[in-house]
Amino acid sequence: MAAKKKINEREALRQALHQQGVQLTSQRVAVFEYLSGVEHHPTAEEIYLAVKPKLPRISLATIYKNLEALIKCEVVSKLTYGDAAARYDIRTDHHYHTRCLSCGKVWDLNAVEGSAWLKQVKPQAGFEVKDYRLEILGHCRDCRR
Amino acid sequence: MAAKKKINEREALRQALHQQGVQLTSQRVAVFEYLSGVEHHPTAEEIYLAVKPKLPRISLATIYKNLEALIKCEVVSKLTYGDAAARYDIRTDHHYHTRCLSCGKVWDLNAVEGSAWLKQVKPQAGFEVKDYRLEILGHCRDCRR
DNA sequence: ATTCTTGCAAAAGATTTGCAAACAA
DNA sequence: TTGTTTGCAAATCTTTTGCAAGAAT
Repeated sequence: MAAKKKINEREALRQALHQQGVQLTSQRVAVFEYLSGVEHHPTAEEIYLAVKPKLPRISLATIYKNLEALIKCEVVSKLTYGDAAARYDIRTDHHYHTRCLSCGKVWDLNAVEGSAWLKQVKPQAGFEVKDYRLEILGHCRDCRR
Repeated sequence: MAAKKKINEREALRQALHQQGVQLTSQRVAVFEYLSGVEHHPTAEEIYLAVKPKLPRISLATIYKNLEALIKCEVVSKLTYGDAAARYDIRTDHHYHTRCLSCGKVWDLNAVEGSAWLKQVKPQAGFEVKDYRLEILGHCRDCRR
């Protein structure tokens, strides 16, 4: 049952990648599966360390290359933060995030309703709006002890 | 009149810096004045290039050090973006920004009313909210030709 | 067989740091 | 005078790139 589901997921992944001429490799699958299984949005370094036990010869450069490949295939999205390393999210639909100011971890912010409010916020004249970014900053449960 | 105002501004700056044991130097003043006079929020590099004609021997490291000093004195705030260099803002009150996806420039987003809506957005359990970050992303007038 | 991918090391861009000389108070 | 700051160069951190060897289809 669980095994069958995994096989189906892998097939779906193969197809998404194939459309962009991207191959399915063990390194790629490992990155994808790790991202699918964590509740927060890890950095490239975290992914690297998590995947290394299974694939001891993998390099950090490969992690970065694979993340870019997965982004190209619209399977993963990249969240950027100036202070620190970028983070990677298995979701690609439009949504917002919560970020911990202590540990830097990032989570999805679910159930944001009424964001129609956002659309009525007006930028300067001549500015063409393409997207909104909303983040709640604070301290996560773990960091508060 | 304008000269008198500038002297008063400089005195106010001196006092703000003095409270933190920070001295008033020509380099510091140049960074502060450049930041006060631009409508967008420049990077350290932009400030460096803008200030260099007046102070040809200034170095980029000094710009960074001075920006940190001004931030410590709560006279400047830092806006961070993962893709690119950080940007510096002469405003230190809580407000939001517009950012151009083409050129990377950042402006203040004025008159954000109704942000009470933000306060009702609920993060995950156990998360202590400290701040909100809202950005409108798009293309600025100049980049649209 | 051909194209794509890996792993390594080196490069790149932004920012920080160590230190001796110069400056502000 | 005393502590702070400057300018330079070197170091740091994250991310990207070049390339020869290896893997996927």
